[in-house]
Amino acid sequence: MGIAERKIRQKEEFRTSILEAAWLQVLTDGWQSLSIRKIADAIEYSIPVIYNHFENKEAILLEFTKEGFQKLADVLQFAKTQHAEPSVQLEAIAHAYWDFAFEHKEYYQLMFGLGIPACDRVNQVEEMKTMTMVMITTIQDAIAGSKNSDADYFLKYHTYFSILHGLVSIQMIEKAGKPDAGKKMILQDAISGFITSLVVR
Amino acid sequence: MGIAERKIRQKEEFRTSILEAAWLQVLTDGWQSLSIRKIADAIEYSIPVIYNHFENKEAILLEFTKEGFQKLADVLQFAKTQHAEPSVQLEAIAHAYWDFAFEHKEYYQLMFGLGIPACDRVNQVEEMKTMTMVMITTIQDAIAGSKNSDADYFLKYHTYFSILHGLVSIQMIEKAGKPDAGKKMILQDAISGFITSLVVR
DNA sequence: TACTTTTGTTAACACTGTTAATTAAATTTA
DNA sequence: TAAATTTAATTAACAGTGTTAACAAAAGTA
Repeated sequence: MGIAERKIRQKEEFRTSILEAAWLQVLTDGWQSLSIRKIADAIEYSIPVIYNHFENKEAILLEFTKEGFQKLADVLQFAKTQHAEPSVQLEAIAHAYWDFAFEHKEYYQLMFGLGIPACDRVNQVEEMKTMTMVMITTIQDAIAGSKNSDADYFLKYHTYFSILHGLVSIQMIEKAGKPDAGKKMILQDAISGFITSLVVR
Repeated sequence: MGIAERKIRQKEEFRTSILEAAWLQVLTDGWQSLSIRKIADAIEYSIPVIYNHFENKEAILLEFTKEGFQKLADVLQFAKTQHAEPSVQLEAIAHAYWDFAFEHKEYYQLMFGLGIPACDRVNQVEEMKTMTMVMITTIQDAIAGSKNSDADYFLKYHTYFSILHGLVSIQMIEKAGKPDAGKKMILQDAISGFITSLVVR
């Protein structure tokens, strides 16, 4: 009897219709305003049906996070296969990563938990400039006393700051209670690489 | 008459008592569970009084964001003054930045909008490993064909990934509608620096 | 057709930020 | 000092949120 078969097919359709409605919500209003109620409203069912398909809201977000990482992996894999030389591949992967992030902001923000309010907030924090200035002046000094005295200090500041923030936030996102013995090695590695490329021609 | 004076002093005390109660909440339960109601409960006043001192919840968060950036700026400035050579200063600043982030996680997460749920979520996403593998294998290839064949590929992967994520998320947090003409230059700069330090001895 | 299982709905609970209306207190004026 | 006025604080509500228990309706089985 194909009736059990039809049922799991219907269940599957229901599931994807929930995800589609959710995704539509996200595209128009962002993650912050996604709600179970709105999804239920969009699919024209009552609220509790959603809990027959997903344990809770977090499970829905998890689903999209998985989707995001799978898409990103595909994109990176494709970029890699377009080239033969490993160092060129690394460059291509980097650009593909960048493009993915900005072409699919919604995915990226969810995947790495970038709470969107910070964007509006941080831009009205005058105190950030104080921190920025410490970094910039030092970089200017370093450039002045180097063999690359024509280097773009603002570009280099951005690179420096990005490396720092990237290291920290990746480290925070990953398993919290890891042995932090060799943690700072990553920092040391990235920073000495940056400084070398800054100072040495 | 010093009665108006006393009043603004009391108002100031009230304000800081709100911030103190909020901070205590954050330390024990994190940003996510901070609520106006809990603050009101802690200071033993009714809810609306808080709105006499802060326009809304966001304003309270903004206050702490400012505080965080000021503290970070101070820490970096101090680290800088401990050394004379700019390149050494850059290294010291990097370490100070790192230490601040992990010694004041609450501040850092608020400042850069690191939505905490992602931590729990991302760690149960198997698909992340697919992406990780694309990066790691490429880096292994690059190392194998380089003059640094003894380089730690896992360390280098972490550096690579962190740089990418840092670049992207800083770019996302900063003013959204900026001219994206020279945006990719930052990426190019950071990545070519990394690759150079990876391939060349 | 009668029974059982699955599916869906209503209504509520316990929260959240925010605000209008109202009462209590403090200060100023007569 | 007593009355009027301004300031401060409270209660109660609105409009949301995620989640779930109790119940009704539909579908499948005997």
